[in-house]
Amino acid sequence: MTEAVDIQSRDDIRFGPLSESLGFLLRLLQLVSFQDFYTRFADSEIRPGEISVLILIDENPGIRQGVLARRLLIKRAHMTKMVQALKAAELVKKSVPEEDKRGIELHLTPKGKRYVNKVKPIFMEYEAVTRHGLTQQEKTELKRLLRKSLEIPEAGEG
Amino acid sequence: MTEAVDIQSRDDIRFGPLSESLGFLLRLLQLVSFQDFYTRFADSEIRPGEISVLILIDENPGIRQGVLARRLLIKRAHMTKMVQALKAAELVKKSVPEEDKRGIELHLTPKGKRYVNKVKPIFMEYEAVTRHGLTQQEKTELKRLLRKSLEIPEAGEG
DNA sequence: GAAATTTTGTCTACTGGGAAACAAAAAAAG
DNA sequence: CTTTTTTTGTTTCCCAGTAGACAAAATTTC
Repeated sequence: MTEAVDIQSRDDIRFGPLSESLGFLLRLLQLVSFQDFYTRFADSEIRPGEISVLILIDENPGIRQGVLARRLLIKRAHMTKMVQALKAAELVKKSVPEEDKRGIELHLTPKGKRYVNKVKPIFMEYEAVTRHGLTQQEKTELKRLLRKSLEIPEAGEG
Repeated sequence: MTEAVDIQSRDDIRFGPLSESLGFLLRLLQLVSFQDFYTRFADSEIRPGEISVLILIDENPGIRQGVLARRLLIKRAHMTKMVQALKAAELVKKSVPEEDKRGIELHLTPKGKRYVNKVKPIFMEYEAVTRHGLTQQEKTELKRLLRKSLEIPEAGEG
C-alpha cells in the first residue's frame, strides 16, 4: 500500500492574520494543486511545467521560447533546459527563423502532438479543489477571478 | 534605474485550454505574488516561507515543528533547515517537551517578536492582485474561495 | 555605415526544497 | 514486559529553478 497523502491531520492551528493574506493562501492552494497533479500523474514522468509548455506550443505553433518563458514567468535559462529535454524526448523541434537568427521557434513533432492529445484531457481534469468542497459555481468564479487578475482572456475564441 | 518588472510585454499568445485549468492559473498567480513579495522586501533577506513560519509561531507559541511542516505542506527535512536558520538568526528558540522527547517546541525570542511586529504589516499589505484590476469586493471573494477550498476558517475568533 | 545598446539563447555556478535512509523516542501488539 | 511498528527530527544526496556572465544577432544612436 502506498502512503496515503492525507493533507491535514487536524493539527488545529491558528492561522491568525495569514488567513487574510492573499499571497499565503495562493501559495498553499498551489501546493495542494501540485500534490494533486503528482498523484494523478504518479506513474508518468511528466511535470506540470512541461505539460503547460507543450500545450502552449500546440496552441501557438512556432512560438519563440523566450516569449514562452516571459508568459510563464520562468527564467530563460530554465526554459533552455526544458526545451532541450523536450527536444531530447523528440516531442519538440527547434528552428531558427531567417528574419531573426537569435530566436528559436518551437513546433511539436508528430510524437509531441500525439502525446499532448493523450495527456491534455488528464491534465484538464485535475482540479484539486472540488475535492475540498467548492461548488461548481464557486470553482468557476475562482477561475474567473484568477484569470482576471492575470489578464488572461476566457476561452479560445481569439 | 533598476530594471522595470513589467509582467507581460504583450506577446499575445493563445492560452487555449490552459485558461480553464485551475492548477495552471493558481501556479501563475502564485508566481506573480512571489515576484511582488520580493519587490516589496527587496532590501531585506527574508523569504515568504520564513515570514509565514514566524507568524504561525507567534500565533501558536510552543507549536511543534512537524505540525508546522504538515500544515504548510512542506517537508520535515526542509522545516529542519528553516528552523535551524531562524534559530541561528536568534529569532526562534527550540525546546524539548518532557512528555514527548522526540518533538521540538518552538517559541519566538524577544528579538523574534520584535521582528514579526515590524514585518507583519508589510507582509499583510503585499497584495499582488489589486494591482491587476480586481475590485476590493472581488479580492475579498477570491480570498474567501481560497480559504474555503483550504478549509481555513476566517478571522481569528477561534 | 560604424559604434554603442538591447535582445536572445546558452552556460556555469549556486540555492531552495524534496527523497530516502537513519536514530531516538513513543505507541501498539504479542 | 518484550518486540514490532509508527512518529519525529535529522542528515546526506540529488534535482528543479535562479543569478550572473557570456556570445551572437538585432536595433538604436551618432
